[in-house]
Amino acid sequence: MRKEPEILKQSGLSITESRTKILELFYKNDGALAHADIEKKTAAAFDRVTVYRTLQTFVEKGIIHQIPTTDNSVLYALCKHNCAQGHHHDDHVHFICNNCEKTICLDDVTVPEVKLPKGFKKKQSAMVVTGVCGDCK
Amino acid sequence: MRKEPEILKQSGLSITESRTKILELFYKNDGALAHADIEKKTAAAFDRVTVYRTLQTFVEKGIIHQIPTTDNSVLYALCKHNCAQGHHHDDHVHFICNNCEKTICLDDVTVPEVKLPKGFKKKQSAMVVTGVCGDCK
DNA sequence: GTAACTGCAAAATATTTGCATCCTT
DNA sequence: AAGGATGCAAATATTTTGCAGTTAC
Repeated sequence: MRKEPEILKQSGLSITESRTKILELFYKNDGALAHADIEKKTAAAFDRVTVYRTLQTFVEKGIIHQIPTTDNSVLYALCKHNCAQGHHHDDHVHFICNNCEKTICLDDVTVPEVKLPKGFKKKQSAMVVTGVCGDCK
Repeated sequence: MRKEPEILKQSGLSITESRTKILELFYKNDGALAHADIEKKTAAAFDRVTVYRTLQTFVEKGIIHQIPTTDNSVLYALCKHNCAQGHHHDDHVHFICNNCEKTICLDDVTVPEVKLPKGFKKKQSAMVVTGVCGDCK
């Protein structure tokens, strides 16, 4: 069985064309994708609403995760480290290249721990680094 | 002279009511503010467009900075460490409380350095921690 | 066959732009 | 007085919701 349907099945989702194709996009793409990217890359083959709902479902099932950004957009990327539903290991650093505009998951770079002030309790942490990536330097 | 007009003057901006009031809001508020918060807290005294333009201007002048979030919203907070235009020292960790929903600048917690893969060059980095804050624990 | 998924329409929300008027300096 | 800032109108973009028809299992 191909990779994409297999993942959908494991997550308890029905295997549909839109889900398979969108998931495939994430595998083919090395960086993160925004909603608008997906519309472009699928040539609007699916309804805009379907794309919204698919992304939302994928996040809920832990197939992809959201990446924080400072402009008001949301970027999505694959969860590489076997994220199970409710057990995200989305603990790697994200890199946004100012040159090629790609957002890359640095899967091998773990978000370092920080010492929080008294009384604060950490649940999750995320880190975004901007600069120039390996391809653009 | 009051604090707010003084800051506007230093940044080379004309001192207007909307700018003074919005800046005052940031000083009175301990957490970060979203565009919608500002509209609410000013009781829509200013045009929505003015708020957009004011926030944009403040970011450009280094008076406030944007905080990365995973939902598609932008949060703004004061730059505490004398950010000059183009010389941001927005290097502190941001904390989002899952209980009171406030976003707090941990001015004393610096974003730690991370070792990037070969060829990557860092320009800026941001870190967001979620959990429970000191007031809610 | 049934539950889940999709597409369409439409509503709600958010953001941007142009321009005339007003305010700060 | 002049340039910048604001408000209004309107265009544009983004996201959400309801529902009927379709598809996966």
